[in-house]
Amino acid sequence: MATDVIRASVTIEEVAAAAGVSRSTVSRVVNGSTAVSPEALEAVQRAISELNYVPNRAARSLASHKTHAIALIVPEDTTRFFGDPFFAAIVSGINARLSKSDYVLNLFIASDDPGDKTTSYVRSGAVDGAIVVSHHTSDTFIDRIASIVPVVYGGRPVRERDRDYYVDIDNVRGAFDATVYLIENGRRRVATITGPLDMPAGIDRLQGYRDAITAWGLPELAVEDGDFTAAGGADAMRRILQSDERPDAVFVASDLMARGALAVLTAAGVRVPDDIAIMGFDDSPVATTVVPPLTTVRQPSFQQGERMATVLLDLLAGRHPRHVTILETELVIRESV
Amino acid sequence: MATDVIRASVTIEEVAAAAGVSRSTVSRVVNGSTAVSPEALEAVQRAISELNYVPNRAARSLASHKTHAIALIVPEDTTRFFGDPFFAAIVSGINARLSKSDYVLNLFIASDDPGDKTTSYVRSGAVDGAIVVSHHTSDTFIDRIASIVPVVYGGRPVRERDRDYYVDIDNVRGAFDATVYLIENGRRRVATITGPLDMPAGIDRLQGYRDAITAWGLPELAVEDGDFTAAGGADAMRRILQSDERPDAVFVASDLMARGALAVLTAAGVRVPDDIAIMGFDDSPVATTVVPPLTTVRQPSFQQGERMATVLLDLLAGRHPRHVTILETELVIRESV
DNA sequence: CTGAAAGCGCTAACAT
DNA sequence: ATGTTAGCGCTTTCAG
Repeated sequence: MATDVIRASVTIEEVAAAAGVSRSTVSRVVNGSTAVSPEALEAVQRAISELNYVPNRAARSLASHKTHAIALIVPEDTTRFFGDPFFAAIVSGINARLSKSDYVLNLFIASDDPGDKTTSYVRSGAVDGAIVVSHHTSDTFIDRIASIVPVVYGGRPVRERDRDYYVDIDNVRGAFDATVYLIENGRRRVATITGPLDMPAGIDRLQGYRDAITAWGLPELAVEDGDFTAAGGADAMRRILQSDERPDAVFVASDLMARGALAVLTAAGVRVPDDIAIMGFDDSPVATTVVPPLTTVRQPSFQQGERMATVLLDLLAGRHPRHVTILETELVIRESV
Repeated sequence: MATDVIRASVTIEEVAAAAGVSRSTVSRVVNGSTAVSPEALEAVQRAISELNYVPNRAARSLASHKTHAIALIVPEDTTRFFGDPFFAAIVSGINARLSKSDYVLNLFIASDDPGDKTTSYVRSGAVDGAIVVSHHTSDTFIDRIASIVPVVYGGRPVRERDRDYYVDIDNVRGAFDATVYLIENGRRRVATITGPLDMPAGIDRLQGYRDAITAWGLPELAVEDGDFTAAGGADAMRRILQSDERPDAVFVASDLMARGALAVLTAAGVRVPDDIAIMGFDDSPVATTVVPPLTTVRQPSFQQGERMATVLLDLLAGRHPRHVTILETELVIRESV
């Protein structure tokens, strides 16, 4: 069979023999126990490097009930996952933190998951914990996973509970500041294109917009769902252009949607920012790719990923990290407002 | 400890007891052996679903020497991986094929891999096989991995050997056709911006360009390395504009590089395609995002991913797939030529 | 500080 | 067709 490849399978037994000690001692060295004499330590280390020994993960995991693997679960389809630079930053952050540990990352892009493979995988004991990003109201399988292993959420979980761990950015505040900037810029008819309203990030950014509009006593204009995609943003902008009340500014809840909106505006001969100002959110790479470059809200996604990994690692190490971390956003002024 | 979460750890033993059979029979059912009586089958299946049994992966893997996991190894940094839509298509394709199997995917973006974690992971017996995409000359750790588990390459491997399995697209032919199209369009001073020349895809596309130039007896103009990134493409185009021999067309070996090149051209007031025609490669989503939309070479990346997964799965199942699959490209005419 | 012994949960001959 | 018996390679008490 093709799988019968020569496995470089040096066992702990052989290392023990080569070092003249017992399996237990080798195990202690491998796992960094202090209770080993300098001589034994030295002998074992030499044997390990000479034989090129790598412990078998399955055996280790079976005996210790630990896998040193964590799952990143993204309830989206692959298109959305790879199309949105936000995820790239998150994964990079997680990866950066993990690469300094001995944990590995297993990726599950799980929107189209017929047999609930993800849940089975977790229930089979294949990972020690999970990070969940892009959580929707409808993603109930996450609850099952959370009852099996520790979970850290990227963004406030859909049904927040006291014992949930999550790392979020201050979406309400970011959206509020962005809308206020539009208003202080002299705009009085401010519409918004929201993210999906079954996601906390979508809900919170809408909230921030409304807070600002209300505080200034302005009318709430078109509120359109743009689905966090460029195509959705374009559709939403088309609907806005067709409505009676044309806005003089639009707070768009993601840069990707703003790109779609911008394309529609350009095609319709509407000048940005002269006729309509556009405010984005994310400060993703697309912000500087579009014309004009987007004024937007910077969110620290890389740090968010890093922090999520740190929280989960702390949890797995038996430490007690803070349940909630909220990272600050920052307004980035470019040319679309 | 935080890891002491209640594991839904139903064991095969409990299932056997509940079904009134032995462990072996349960194992047979779980592994789809035919040698089980209808009554036993039925009893076991009921016990499994009542107890909500999921086999422990580590135990299974330890006993069977199979993990039902495969690694996707990408020797690039995360930025490049997520920035290039090519990878998104590849992963989607692999994922699509795998989701119809009981294999899971472990992702390794391994350019910045100080302790050679990827190799250790493979040597620890954590995966049954690997898919390697974006293979560079310098990536020697791949050879070590290939000596441990079956590997399928995306694209012709750096040092091709008879027994290598890979799925490639016809890069030489695609580049040839693209360059010929430029020439038949009346262009006579055709330059090229290449991909990295330590990668077969970069080498082969340059070859196709040269074949066409030679066949038509035209001069070979600037050959610039653009590194398969937008920034690299921009730099390369700047160098081309500064050279004495200004081309009237450029074959750019990837759409992402073409985007960078286009931006430089626009900034320099050079009209596309009037002054200089631009031909891309990939037909990635960016091809239709830029202005003007790119005339380019379509490569079937999703199918490439699917096919790689199929080949690896066949290999792991002890079948004998073809070693080499070459997928055809297709010219897509838009407005940049 | 170290070794012996007992599993971890499962598969895979080998009997029956 | 089914059960019994050995392990798979490692960790982890428990003695000493």
